[in-house]
Amino acid sequence: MIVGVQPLAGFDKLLHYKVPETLRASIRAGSLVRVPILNQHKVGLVMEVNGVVDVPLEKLKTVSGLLQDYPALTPDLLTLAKWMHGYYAARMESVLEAMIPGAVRDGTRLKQEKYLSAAHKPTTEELAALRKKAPQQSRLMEFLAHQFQPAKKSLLLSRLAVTAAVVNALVKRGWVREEVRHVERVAYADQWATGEVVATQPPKLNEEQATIVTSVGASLDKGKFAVHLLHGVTGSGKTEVYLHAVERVLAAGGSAIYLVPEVALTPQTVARLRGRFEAAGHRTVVWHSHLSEGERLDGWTALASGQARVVVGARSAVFAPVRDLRLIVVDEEHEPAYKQDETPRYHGRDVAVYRAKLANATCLLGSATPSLESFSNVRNGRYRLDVLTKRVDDKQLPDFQIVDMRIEVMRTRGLVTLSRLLVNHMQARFERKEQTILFINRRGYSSSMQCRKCGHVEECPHCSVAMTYHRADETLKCHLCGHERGAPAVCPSCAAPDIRWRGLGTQRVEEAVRRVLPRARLERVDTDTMAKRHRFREILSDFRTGKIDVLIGTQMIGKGLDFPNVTLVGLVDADLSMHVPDFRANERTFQLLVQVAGRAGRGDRAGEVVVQTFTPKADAVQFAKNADFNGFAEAELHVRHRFQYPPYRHLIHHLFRGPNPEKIKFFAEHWAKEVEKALGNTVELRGPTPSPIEKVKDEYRYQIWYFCASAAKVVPALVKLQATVKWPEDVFQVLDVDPMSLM
DNA sequence: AGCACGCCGACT
DNA sequence: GTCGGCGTGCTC
Repeated sequence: MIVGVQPLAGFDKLLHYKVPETLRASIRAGSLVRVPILNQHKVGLVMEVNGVVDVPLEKLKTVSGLLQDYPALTPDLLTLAKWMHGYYAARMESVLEAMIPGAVRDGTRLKQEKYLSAAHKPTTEELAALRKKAPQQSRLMEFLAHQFQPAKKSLLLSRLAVTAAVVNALVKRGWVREEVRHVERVAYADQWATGEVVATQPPKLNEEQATIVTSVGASLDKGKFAVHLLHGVTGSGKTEVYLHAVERVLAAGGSAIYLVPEVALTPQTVARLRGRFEAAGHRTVVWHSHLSEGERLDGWTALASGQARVVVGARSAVFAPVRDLRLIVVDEEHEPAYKQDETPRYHGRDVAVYRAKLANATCLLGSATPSLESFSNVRNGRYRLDVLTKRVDDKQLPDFQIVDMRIEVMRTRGLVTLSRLLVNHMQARFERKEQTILFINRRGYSSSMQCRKCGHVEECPHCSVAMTYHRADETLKCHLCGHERGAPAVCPSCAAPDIRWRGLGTQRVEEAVRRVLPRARLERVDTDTMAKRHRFREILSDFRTGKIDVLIGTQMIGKGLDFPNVTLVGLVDADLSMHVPDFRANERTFQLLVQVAGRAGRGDRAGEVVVQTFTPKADAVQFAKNADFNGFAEAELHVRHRFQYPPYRHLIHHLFRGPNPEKIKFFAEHWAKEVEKALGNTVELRGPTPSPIEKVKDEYRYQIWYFCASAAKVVPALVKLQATVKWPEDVFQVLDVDPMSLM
């Protein structure tokens, strides 16, 4: 018996070993083993049994031990690991480390980092001598001499482009000190373990909920892979649907994974879920990043052994070693928190979908504001859409009203910040002692150019993305393909003069509000305010308690905030956010607006949302036409479509070992071919366009960009191939890719 | 990640 | 000739 083992030893290569007689019965694919490598022993994972061996058989050594007598990875997880390795271009070793908790890997590789510092301050003569004899060492020495703190070895090596041999020589000489630091995760006290478990009585489902429970139940019973997207307005009782699905799976003897974004994993949520499952006699494992090693091991073994069949947890809970997986719930599926921002840079939601496919399970994605890629998959027929339109508390959805700002401009013959309608509404609220939120979108830095008379926006002829105005040299640039030209003096569409403006500051809005509501108490929430953290909290608390009448803010006022007395939400400048050449930014804007708007209104009366725009027919406000949240979905698809990121592989980031332009080129060419296949039409690869080296925190980065543009005008396709090279450290960026498109 | 190996320029 | 510096390639 011969096994292929992926050692957890710092390199990505499958090594083959013979298996001793004593271990033959218990070793399987997915088992953790101890293997000899050169003169040391390392832990490794058995990737295959009796596979093809490419070295002479007499070279094989023997497996020296087995860590557990059951495999650490179930077959579906093993396949998932291989998929992630290729899909996220992450090293196999790092994928395995993400999937198997350190405690299970026997604590062998307590994460350790090496640091270097100067142990000797060389004189100028010594340095000069060194520079002549050993230039590499002198560079390193000079760098270290200027550091106040020990520098991380791995980072230093690649930044200065020197090898470990250089360091060793200096250490031997006694000029450099090398120290090892163990990175220990802080184990928080588990506030959830002690928290009281409340057994909640399942509320009665309304008709909509019941229909969806049946629909999801049908998928579960079939035992085939299916994805349901549950699109439910705020407060429509999505959780109850999840709970029913999980309970059904548990009752049938299967296992379920319930994913929640880390921030949403509060003691209350956990207590509620636990209460429900444990009342029915099911042990529930809670999984999040603040668990101690011991707690992690306990939870993991409970799941692996089948003692527990439900896990509620954050992102990494997708890797729970459950047996007989039948359901994965992904709550708030649009949340960016599902992305892991260190290697392996995976997306929890996408991995959930793929794992469900491998396990022939049902995946239930839910959100009030689903992501574009999920909508797109509904449209493609790959996901099934279930909609909850009614709130369980019967609170009414807000009314949307669109204001055409071009008319406002003509009416007042001048600068307008707030429309008459919005002002009237605000004044009425003030008299009734109700509150208003004014939402300003300033996402991004870039300003597009828009005619305030006719609403015309200058777009890139290749990319149909608004061009960015650069004041310094009076030019318009496309941030996608780099197309550049002089900024026009008059509107190219209606010849109106002076179109060179865009963007509203919070201050200007504040002034405008003061003019129309001189006695109102107002506050601004923007990045300036955010700088002082307690100030931000203070403002929110004042707003909640009614000490503030009007809150003017940018992005951050949306999230999870509940203001019971807000009955009006104004989107001051709907256009701006729509012309930022990044669909992800547009998506966020919509989501924020819906979140804020969804909370507008009181029990007795629907709230109102006023959207001010210069382009009332634009996608930006399409959703409001239907005056409900279903229109929102349509609007999102419009945006998607408009930007034409073809197979939804909008950003392809890759990681390279060191700044290696050749490799980047190779990948760019590879992806260009993929895009060509997906589009069925010829694609031209342009580039490279290296960016200047920029300093980010204490690291230097540069990017090399390639663009694919389709030659045929029919599909104005454009894919941005961006290779981000955190120079010189290795970086793989998140692949913002839709997993379904690769199945 | 470590570690051996081998190439290359420098120098008693 | 030898020695140290430094990059490369291998680990079953």
